[in-house]
Amino acid sequence: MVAAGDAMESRIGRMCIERGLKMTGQRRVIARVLSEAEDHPDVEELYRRAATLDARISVATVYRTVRLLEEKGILERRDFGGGRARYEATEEGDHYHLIDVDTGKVVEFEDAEHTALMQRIAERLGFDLVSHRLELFARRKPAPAAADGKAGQKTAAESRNGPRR
Amino acid sequence: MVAAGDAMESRIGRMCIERGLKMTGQRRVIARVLSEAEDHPDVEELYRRAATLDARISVATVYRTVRLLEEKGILERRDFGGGRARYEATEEGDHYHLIDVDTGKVVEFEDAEHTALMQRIAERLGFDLVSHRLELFARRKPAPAAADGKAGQKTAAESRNGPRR
DNA sequence: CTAGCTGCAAACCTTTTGCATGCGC
DNA sequence: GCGCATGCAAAAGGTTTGCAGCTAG
Repeated sequence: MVAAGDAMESRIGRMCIERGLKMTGQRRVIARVLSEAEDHPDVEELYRRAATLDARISVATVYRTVRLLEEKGILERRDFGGGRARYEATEEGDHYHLIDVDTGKVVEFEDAEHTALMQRIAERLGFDLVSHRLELFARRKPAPAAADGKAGQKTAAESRNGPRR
Repeated sequence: MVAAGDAMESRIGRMCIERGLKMTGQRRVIARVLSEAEDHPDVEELYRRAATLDARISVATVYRTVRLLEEKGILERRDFGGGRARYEATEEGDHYHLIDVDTGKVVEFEDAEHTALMQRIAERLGFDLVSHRLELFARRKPAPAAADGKAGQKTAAESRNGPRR
């Protein structure tokens, strides 16, 4: 009975409609979960959240939906190590991620200087930049007084997996 | 009866000995394959190359060895998308990778400016940088007039997991 | 001699897929 | 009504692991 068609749609739900996707109940729920997410959930987490809103959703559907939305440019897949892909809504402008190696928390940041630098580097090598990936793995700075010494290693330290698993 | 003990060892084989690893026939072969590799082979490729030199090696051993060497800091694992981990010997100084999205070929490059920038960014966010990851996905710049039509064929199927657009 | 390797195959995990049924447009 | 979407479960990769036998040191 609601007159305003998309009024009840979530932000991502509206994007789906814009691109002519058929809006099933499941998709609506998944779209809403994604719209409300402020982190970078993996498929299992999305499934958990979606199942809370509507129990008749299967993981397979989450996988299929997430893949579809990625193809449509609505979502972006991330791989922060740990074996599972994580997703976030596509946003304006480039932003990158810093992963706290102790807590697994993700901090987003922007840096125009870096973006421009990438362009220049690709250029220098004779390529046109298509996309790029940048992730920082770091540890919260300890209080100025005490200096703990543990962050000397290179990549191998946390490349295995985060604090999970 | 060669006098110089490690003389016949490959570079990585020597590193294994330095760290006190037991040198079995399999490890010697794998170490040699790794030492001679100038690319970034995945486990299956390592297995293939190793099997050529000595048929009695199993994939399980390659996985186990590669994991061990990573823990010892001799190897570094890379994930260029495509679902399989790829390895390369740890080297001096930071270097990054540019992946040709058409051929899957990997070009290495260095950039001190970038490394310093990462440090500064982490700092700005209140973190100590532990490590970082940077990959460029790019396409060879079309030559103005030359007919440089050379297409790779073996690694073409690498887009399964990569950042696509 | 013994701690640690290895091969084999089964187990694991995440993601994909075949099929029959259901539902949006 | 048609055709795409979904559920379920099985399949598919890539990687790990339990176990019994073998080997480097």
